[in-house]
Amino acid sequence: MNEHVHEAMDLTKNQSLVMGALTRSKGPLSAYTILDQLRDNGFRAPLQVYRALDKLVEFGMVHRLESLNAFVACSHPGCDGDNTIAFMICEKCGQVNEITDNALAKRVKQLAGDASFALKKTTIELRGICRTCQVA
Amino acid sequence: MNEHVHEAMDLTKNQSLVMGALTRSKGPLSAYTILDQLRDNGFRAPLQVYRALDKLVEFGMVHRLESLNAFVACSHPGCDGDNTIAFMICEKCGQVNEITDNALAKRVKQLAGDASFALKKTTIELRGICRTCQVA
DNA sequence: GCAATGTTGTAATAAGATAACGTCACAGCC
DNA sequence: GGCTGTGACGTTATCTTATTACAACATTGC
Repeated sequence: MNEHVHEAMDLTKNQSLVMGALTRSKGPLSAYTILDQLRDNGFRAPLQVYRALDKLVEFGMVHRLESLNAFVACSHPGCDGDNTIAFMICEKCGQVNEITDNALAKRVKQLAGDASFALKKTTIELRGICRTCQVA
Repeated sequence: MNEHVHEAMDLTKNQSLVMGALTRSKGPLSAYTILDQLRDNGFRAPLQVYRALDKLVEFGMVHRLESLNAFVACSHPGCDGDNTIAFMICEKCGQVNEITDNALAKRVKQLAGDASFALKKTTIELRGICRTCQVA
């Protein structure tokens, strides 16, 4: 059904519901939007969503977009190995593009290394207008 | 008194109060922390802080740290010309280091260009442990 | 059985941000 | 002067985002 590598992990009921909502949606969702979408599935409180999201992020199946306070399903099977991911976020259509660029990641690590900074997580988010929205 | 280039602009009373709070503090502050610090100066509502912050960010004198929901005074006089700034944020001591790296900025622009993405703003935030906190 | 651990549910609340309203000061113009 | 536009300011209420605290239940290992 879904070839996504991450899907192989076995998730709890709440986790798969949240994951399902995110994969169905083609863009990022806020925790509260997810909550609303899952009310029919028995979700009542934000915490149910946040708990599931925490785990999914930990598994590398979901990314958090800091500049949007929203979450998006990972679109690269192998991304969990590399925590240097960049996102291009279109401010018009809301679409998010996940990119892993080696040169970028390398430069970031270099900078951290130069400062003897023990890098744990990198957030790179590009805001702008995507190609298709520009012509329109 | 203060050589910082940005200080040359003339700010409104509220803007200078907020700017003052941020420059006094050696780390990032949340909007509500600023509010509390300025109660004695007549601040009563969050909006007073947010309005000032909006302007200060627009002027390039203050940066917003998306991954912290906090704000920090700009430490580079010339940063307003280049909106590709990176931050190294120590999760232990809370200190923030502002870095402008040409190679990094160039790569980001390259990626955006390759995708015909009209880049407006770039957020780069490195989370980890700074050198001094590692030895401690 | 029993402790340890982990998931779930629920309520309450904290923290972050904005909307909507009205007022005031000032510059530009007739 | 009188008019108008603009921008800062103040206040209240509200909205969105996230966490704390507590109790119940299931599963595993001893």
